[in-house]
Formats: sequence, structure tokens, C-alpha cells
Amino acid sequence: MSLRVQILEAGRRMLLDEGFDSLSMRKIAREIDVSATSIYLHFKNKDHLIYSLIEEGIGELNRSIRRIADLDCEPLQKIEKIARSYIAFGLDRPQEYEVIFMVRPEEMPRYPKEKFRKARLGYEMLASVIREGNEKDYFLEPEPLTSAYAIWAQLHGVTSVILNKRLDTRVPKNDFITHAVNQITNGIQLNRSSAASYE
Amino acid sequence: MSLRVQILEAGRRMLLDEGFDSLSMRKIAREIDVSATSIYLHFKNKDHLIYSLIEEGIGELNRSIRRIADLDCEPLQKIEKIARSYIAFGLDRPQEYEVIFMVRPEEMPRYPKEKFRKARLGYEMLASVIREGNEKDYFLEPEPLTSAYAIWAQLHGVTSVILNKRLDTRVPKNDFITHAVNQITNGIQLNRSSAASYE
DNA sequence: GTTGTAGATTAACAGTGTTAACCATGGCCT
DNA sequence: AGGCCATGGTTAACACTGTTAATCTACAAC
Repeated sequence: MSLRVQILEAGRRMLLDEGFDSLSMRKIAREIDVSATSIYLHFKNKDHLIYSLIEEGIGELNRSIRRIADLDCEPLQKIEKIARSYIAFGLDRPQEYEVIFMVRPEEMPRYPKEKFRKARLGYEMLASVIREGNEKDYFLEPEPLTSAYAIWAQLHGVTSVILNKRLDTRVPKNDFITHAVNQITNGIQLNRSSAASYE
Repeated sequence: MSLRVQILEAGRRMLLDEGFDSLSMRKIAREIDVSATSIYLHFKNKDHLIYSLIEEGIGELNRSIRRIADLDCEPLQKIEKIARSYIAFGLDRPQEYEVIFMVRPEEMPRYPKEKFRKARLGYEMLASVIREGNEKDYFLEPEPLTSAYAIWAQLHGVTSVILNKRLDTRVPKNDFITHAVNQITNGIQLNRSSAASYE
């Protein structure tokens, strides 16, 4: 097995059971019994090694989304299912989620665009569900991709607030999730009786 | 001026113009011409120093929210204004925002509860706006605090997705923000014609 | 005048990412 | 066969990091 994949495997393993903060080049090297500098023959630096881990993580996340997006049900219901499973993914595998979304990628912009196609796949899936809903006149926003990103951002917010332990102890976690998902799905729906009618 | 506040000032200053990643005890010490270990006489460790910076940041954020929450207008409009100014705060001062929300506080739970009262203040403000809206039968959720946290989480998601450069280049930033805010405010509104009527 | 203590220091430890210089192995070309 | 050179690895070293232990200094209290 090539050293490159050994490094990635060790990195992923250590990420899983030690967390992102204590992920170090030297530890990875020790784990697979190789000198630390050898890693630099396969990855430009630590950041680029992490980017590869991010790609892996996004792949897994997308797979778990796809399983639901392929389901046969109404768009709104589908979105709710996707929302719940997205949050569940984050809570189930906090370290993996952290590496995907909580690492600030300062130099990512100059990354080969092709690498992001895989990343975008998730948004495209969500966008196509929304497009489907739009055709049936369910939803608010004419631009599905924008809408998809907005939903995604909100889901990320919900997930990361919990992971970052920023949730008030007075607010039960499950109530919070349920309510947030309701709010999100409610948010994209066309509201026939506009708020103006209250005035 | 006490060394403690000197440390905090230097820390805040360096955070602002060098970013969180390159914030180091030794650099702070050098900046104020003192030995690195002196910091440990005033802060248990780096984490606790950061916590103090977080508190400061939350204070500022809350002040900028309060200015709007005290405005005299309809609840829904007020929430929209709060939402926009929250996002604006994050985009204007990314480093400050980062330290507030993107640092995972592993041992925060065992923090003196009193310290969080200030932090919670923002949620309480939002909750009271929601409560006001509930009385007028505008909103969806019976539990204002839960709703407040859900909104907050969604705002954080929107903000951090932009800060983390995770937004698709095809989606214009301002469209994204506008749409996300619409989605959020739409989400909390009572929808008189339920989705069921479409079936 | 001694004692104690608060606030600072220096030296050191164990760890980090990363670079430079070096070395071995094996394939290719003349 | 002998020389060449790229590939993939090594060790040593640099410049950092957070943190602790031991020490020193100055000042207040009894």
C-alpha cells in the first residue's frame, strides 16, 4: 500500500479518536513508523494533508445525503429528511465534521477548481430537490442554488452551535434541533398569506 | 494600568491584525515587554486568556445588537434588522467573530455560570422580541428562547460559511445574505395556509 | 528585624511544523 | 558493465510553541 494512503489512513484514524487539535505530523509519522519529513514527499505541508482529509469527509457526508436525496417522496419532506440527517452526521462524527467545516482554508481559493466538484455535489443535490419543489410552486426562491446554500448554511449553524457547546443549558438539545429544522423548512415555503396582512 | 488589562489589550490588538492562529503567549509578552510566564500569574493558561477575549467580543456584539433591539418598530422588522447587523458584525470583524464562535471551548461547561449571563444577554434580547411577536400572534414557536437560539444558530451558519470561504463562487454574496435573511424571517412566521393544503 | 507574600524573572521541558543536506536504491542509456 | 539521475527515504537542525519549576525582588505586617 502506498505511503500516501497510509498517511491519510493514519491521519483519519488519529483524527477520529484524538481530535483535530492534537493531529500532528510527527504523530502520524510515528504511527506508521516513518520519519516525519517523509510526509512532505507526499503532501506540500500540513494544510494540504488536511485538505485531503476534508475531501474524504465531504465524500462521506455526500454519500449519507445522497441516500436520502434518492428517496422517493415530496420535496419538502425530502428536505426535512436531509436536514435531519445532516445534523445527525455532524453530531455522530464531530471530529470529522470539524475538519470539514471548521478549518479556515486561507489558501483554498487557489486550489484546482476540479477538486471542488465533489464538494459541490451536495449543494447540487439539494438544489435539484428545491428545483423540483419550485416546479410544483412550493417554494419561495427562484434561484435554487442560492437557496440550497442558504439552507446548508443554516444547517451548519445549528450543527456547529451544538458541537461548540454554545447551546444554553435551559434549551433541550432535541427541542432545539426539531424547532430549528421546522424553522428552516418553514422558511423556504411560499407563504400565501403574507405578513403584510397583519398590518 | 494593571498588567492584566495590558495583556488583554495586547491580545485583542494582535488578534485584530494578525488573526487568531498566530496569537501566542510569547508574542503578547514581547509586545508589552514582559516575560511570557508573567501572563500565567494573571491567567490560568492560554485558553483562559482567550475566554476573556471572548467575553469582550461578546460584549461588543451584544452592544451592537442592543442598539437595534431598542429600536421602535414591529417585531418582524426588528428581527430582520438584528439579523442583518449580526451578519455585518461578523463580516466586518472576522477575527473578533472567530474568537467568539469558532473556538471550541472544551472546558467551558465548568465555567462559573455567572460569566455566561453577559453572553446570554443577546439571546434574551432576541427572545424578548420574539415574545413580543408571539403576543401579536405573528410567530410560530411557543418557546421564545428556543426560537431565539434557532435564529441565532442560523445566523451563525450564514456568517461562518462566508468567513470560511465555503460559499460557491457562482452565488453572489449579497444575494446569499439577503436570501438567507428572508428565509430566516420567513421561517419563524406563522404560516396560515399550511403546506398540507397543497396535497 | 524578621517573616511572608505578591509579582516578576530565568531556565528548562517537551512538543510543534518545516527546511536543508544527505544517502540509498533501482531503472535507463551509452 | 559503468555512469547518471530521479525517487523516496533519512537525520540534523531551526525557529517556534505552551507550560512548569525554581528563583529572585520588593514591599507590607507583626
